[in-house]
Amino acid sequence: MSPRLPSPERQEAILDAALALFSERGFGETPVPAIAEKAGVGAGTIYRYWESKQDVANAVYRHWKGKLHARLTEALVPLDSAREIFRVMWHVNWNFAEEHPMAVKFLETHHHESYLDDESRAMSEEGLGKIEAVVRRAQERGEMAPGNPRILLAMANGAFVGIRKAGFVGLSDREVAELEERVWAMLAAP
Amino acid sequence: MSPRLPSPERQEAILDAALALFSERGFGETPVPAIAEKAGVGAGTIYRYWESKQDVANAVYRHWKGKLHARLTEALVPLDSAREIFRVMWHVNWNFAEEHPMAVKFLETHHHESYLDDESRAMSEEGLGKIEAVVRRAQERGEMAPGNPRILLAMANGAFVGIRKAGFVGLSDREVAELEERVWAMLAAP
Amino acid sequence: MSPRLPSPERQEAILDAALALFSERGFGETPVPAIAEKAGVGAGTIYRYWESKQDVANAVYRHWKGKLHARLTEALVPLDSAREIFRVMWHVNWNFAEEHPMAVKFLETHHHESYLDDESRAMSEEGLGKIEAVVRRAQERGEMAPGNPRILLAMANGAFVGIRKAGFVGLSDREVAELEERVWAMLAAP
Amino acid sequence: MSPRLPSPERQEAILDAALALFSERGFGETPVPAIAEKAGVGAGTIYRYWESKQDVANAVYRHWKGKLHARLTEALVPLDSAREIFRVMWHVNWNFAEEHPMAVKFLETHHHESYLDDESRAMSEEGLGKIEAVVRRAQERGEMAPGNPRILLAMANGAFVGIRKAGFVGLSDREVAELEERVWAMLAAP
DNA sequence: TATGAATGAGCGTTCATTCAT
DNA sequence: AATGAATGAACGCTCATTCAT
Repeated sequence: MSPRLPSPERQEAILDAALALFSERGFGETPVPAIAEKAGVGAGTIYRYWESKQDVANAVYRHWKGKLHARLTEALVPLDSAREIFRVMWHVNWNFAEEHPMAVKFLETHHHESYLDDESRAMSEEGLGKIEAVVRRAQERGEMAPGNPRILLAMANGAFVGIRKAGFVGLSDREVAELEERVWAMLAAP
Repeated sequence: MSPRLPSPERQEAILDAALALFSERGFGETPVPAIAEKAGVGAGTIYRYWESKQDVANAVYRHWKGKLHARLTEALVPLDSAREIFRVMWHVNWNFAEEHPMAVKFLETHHHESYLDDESRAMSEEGLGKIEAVVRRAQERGEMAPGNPRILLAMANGAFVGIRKAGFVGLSDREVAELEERVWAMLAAP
Repeated sequence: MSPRLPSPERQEAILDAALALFSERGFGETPVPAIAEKAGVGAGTIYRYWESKQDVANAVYRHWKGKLHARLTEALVPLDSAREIFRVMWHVNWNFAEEHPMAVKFLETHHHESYLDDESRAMSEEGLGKIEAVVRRAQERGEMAPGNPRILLAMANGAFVGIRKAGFVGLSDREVAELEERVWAMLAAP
Repeated sequence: MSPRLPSPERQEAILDAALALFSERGFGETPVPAIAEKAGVGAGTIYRYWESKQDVANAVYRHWKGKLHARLTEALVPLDSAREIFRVMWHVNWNFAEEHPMAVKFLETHHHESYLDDESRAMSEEGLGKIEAVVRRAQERGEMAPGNPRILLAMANGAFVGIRKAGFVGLSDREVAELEERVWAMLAAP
């Protein structure tokens, strides 16, 4: 076989394999032994790190949700106008999706699945809560369209996801910037 | 038990049951016997109409994709300005989603699943092709923003889906109209 | 394969196979597929009748415990002196064990196992309770040795089980009667 | 963790842990890693002393069978009347069972299990052989009831085991002596 | 034609045993 | 010599599909 990987790399190999298979085939369509094989470990090894297949899916979810959150949080430290904030978020999201297309696909398509546990959902909610506050302030300053901030967020995120799901990846900076402008037109105060 | 249903109603009962279960739990998480029970038929009966569970899923997909297409096609017969066309499409989609929330959820979340066959995908493509042509004309007339029409469609549809997935259903006519206006702002020529 | 057995015979075939394997190898050492194979059914079939391997073991236990109880109850209808009662019980037990050696082995060796549920244990207790009352009355009449009736029963049953476990089966009527007399000597008032 | 035990104590710790788990849960229900954990050693260590789980069970069996035999042999050095011999044996057995309840439970319930090897069975047989000779002599002298000595032994041992299995432990000396007398009544020449 | 009990391949998971450390 | 993480065969169980009725 391959030389034994040290434990943290083993864990990561399993999460990577799980991400690839879950995002491509779906949770219910992915056998645990397939994850093990792709990760280059024995099937039993997975159960040394997580208690169940569900737990693996939650670990994948939290791993990538956490990475994305960290990126966004870093980028937003010096917050400026809503326009600037949105531009930054859009590009962070876009670049993250380009770097980790499977992760983003997984995060989006498994968002509401029944095998995600409360902690995973709380993580998602936490991020949304922070951004909601930003939107609310922008609305108060007349920078963004009025209405339920959550709906605005859902629309913007939906537009982003829609583009990616339709297969438009690897666009030029120019094109990405134009799309960002289009989406901002949806969010901006009329 | 119940009086035997004639064949077409039997089929429909099966598709309804499958829709309910697939959209709520997912394809891989739905046993065929569960569909049969919900439909009030024997498990074997399903295999008289379709060859496999996959085929059932494809039948559900095509059934509802067809219904939605028909509605949109009807509504669009007398075509007018792009603004009007979008308004009509938005409301047809919204109303359809309110009437058949499970169907819309299923169409969206199962759009790219591996168990959908080429015919189902072609159906989706066919509808998109028609609308693409409309967008292209609108762009030529300067009514809509320039750029790849498919991306515009993906963004608009993504925004719609995003709103629904986030749980914003049962909104007032007023609210729905406002959302439509926001989305149009994303599509309109600047 | 073999022609399909009707359902009640299938169930019985499974219970028979389970009895044979559990009594010979033990519960933990018997794979479910082995039961299925011996019974001439598919492994999945077992789960149409019982929810788990544990349930099968309990069904086996109750099946045979019930049969033995029925036999004893029948035989004891016209109860007489304690001496007579014991003689009858001894022979019923002995004959039952000769007819169903695996069943008796199973009942004895699995008596206190952790996979038996409360209902099975209650069944065992119920039988003991009835006999205890008989012993108590015999003690009051001075026919049996004094002391905790449960201990007397445990000793008598233990002696019976000891003989069988040591492999002394197929004895002549004469021998069986002599053993009965020996055991009665242990129980009788001195 | 703890200071490394020298090899013989290590072995004993493993046998103790195995005894506790086998007697409580059964052989098939006891994982080797559970034995290792209870013994405070690594799972692999067990395989330095024994080749398999089966071998561990046999070692446990022989360890305790040997201890019991030794005790009985010591006590019986100056042999006397059969009555006296039985009294001594009964009390040695009883005291041994009170001191090592798990060991006695294990010896009894695992007596005929399929994972015991020939050597273990021979050990059991050897002890029985010696006692059989004693019984035979007692029968010749008219002290004990006639008949197959092995059956008499099986009955006496069975009665003993029956009492213990039924949960009657921790009895007073008086009670134990009375039970001994009852059992002797079964064995004595009429 | 419709049924649903039966099937057995394949699932998620466990655990006796191995072996790199 | 001892460890305990890793292994993968084998477990209990599920379920897509078949087929006797």
